[in-house]
Amino acid sequence: MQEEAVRQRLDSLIRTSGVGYAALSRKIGRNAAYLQQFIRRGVPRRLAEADRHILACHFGVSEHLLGAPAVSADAGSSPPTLQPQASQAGRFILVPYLADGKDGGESSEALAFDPALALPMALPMAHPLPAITHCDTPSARLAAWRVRGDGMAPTLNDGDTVLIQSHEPASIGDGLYAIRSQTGVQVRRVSFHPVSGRLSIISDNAAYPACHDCDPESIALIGRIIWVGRRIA
Amino acid sequence: MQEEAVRQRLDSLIRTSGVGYAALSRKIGRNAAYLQQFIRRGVPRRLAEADRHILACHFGVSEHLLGAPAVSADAGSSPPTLQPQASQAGRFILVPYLADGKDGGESSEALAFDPALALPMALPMAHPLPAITHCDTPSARLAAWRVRGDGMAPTLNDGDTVLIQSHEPASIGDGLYAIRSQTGVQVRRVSFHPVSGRLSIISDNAAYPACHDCDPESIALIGRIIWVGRRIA
DNA sequence: ATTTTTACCCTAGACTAGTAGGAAAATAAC
DNA sequence: GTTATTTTCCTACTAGTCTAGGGTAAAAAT
Repeated sequence: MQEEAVRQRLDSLIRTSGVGYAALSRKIGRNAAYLQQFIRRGVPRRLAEADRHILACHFGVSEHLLGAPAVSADAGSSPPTLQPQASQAGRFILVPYLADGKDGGESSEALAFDPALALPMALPMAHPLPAITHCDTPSARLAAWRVRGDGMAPTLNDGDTVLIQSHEPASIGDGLYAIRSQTGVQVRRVSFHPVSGRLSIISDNAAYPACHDCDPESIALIGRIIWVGRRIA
Repeated sequence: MQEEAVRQRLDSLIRTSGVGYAALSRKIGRNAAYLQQFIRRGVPRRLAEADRHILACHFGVSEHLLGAPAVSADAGSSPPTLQPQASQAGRFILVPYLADGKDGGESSEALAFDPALALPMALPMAHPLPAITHCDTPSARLAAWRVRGDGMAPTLNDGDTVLIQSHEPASIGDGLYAIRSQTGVQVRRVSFHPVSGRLSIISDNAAYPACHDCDPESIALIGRIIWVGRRIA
């Protein structure tokens, strides 16, 4: 089954990291021979949840790679009761949050993600998002961000969570976009001038100035805002 | 430690649900005596991850209540990579959607839930919802609903997903509420008259009439709208 | 340079924890 | 009342965890 794949994967991670079995075993709070035993003898058959978590963090990989169960819980066909059930609850992906731009300011090309946060997005919503259903690597196409400030109020308020979908450069159309800026990520309404090809960057909050006639080459568009979640009370 | 609290909590959930130990043990794929053994004898000391997940979904509660490790992941100081990580994935609850009212019209007392849909809500969002973290039985406290119609536009638009939190009758304050109606669930702005104690039921869309001076006893308030998710593009 | 020490990998075995099933008692359903 | 199911308790078996010890390579000491 997959158990051996997990062991080989962990073995590979350990060998390329320069840390040894024994030190890492002690790091997860086990005896010195623990991981060698897991990898070589398959005992235990699966890593304990807490161990797996520490190891995933240590190596900076997804827990799935170390055997975390896939999120698919089709738990039977019991009739509906007053108690809510979640029998079809397993179809969703986890969208990582963009990291604060102050951290990733060095590289203007790579997006940095915050390893501490993830936004679960349900797939079987009444109207699935097309990009999700057709994307081979949804994690490379979607990111979450928490709006800061009132620049886009009332459309997007401070604290709202937005879902950003990356786009092809040729497919820019009018809409809300996440833009890389020196202070991190800004969300603005972008309009594409049909003749000049220049962009207008607009705040929905009229108290903030718009920027018209911008050179598209000088704007680092991250992606388009396709969804927003907001707390009401 | 906390292990006994988990067992007592699970015991309480089982006893109030009307399902027995044996049936639930079989549901998680264990022998009939498994959960009785866990609760009574503390063997195993912790529920297996997969078991815990099924039980949490069954009861509609957070996995934290059943012993999931707390989200404290400063485990190591590996440098951030470009690849998004899901090391904090998994800390969320599944909120069931209310069923279409046409199905549950018989009983005016019990809420019916749609077993086919669930809304994952992340716990470690930047601003966690307090009710989730403090609720003993969140399944009785949270439900999702997809808004239909433009009665509450522009606050809530057709197709928006809302999160409904149940309330104590004595704690009604002004706000958006989900209301049981003959056509299912309606979302309205409710105002509580401070002197007469009567309610006003208002549509944010001025094209729809408001209903003032309503008898609170004749209004079936499901709960308060605390969050909304909306598709933008 | 050599020798000693340290740390690691590996293995076998002992000990502990987990899992399941069966019998008896209790409860629920008819 | 009888029958079926669940709960409770006990026991055997399996899996998990750890320790002790051997061998080896690398680091430290001389």
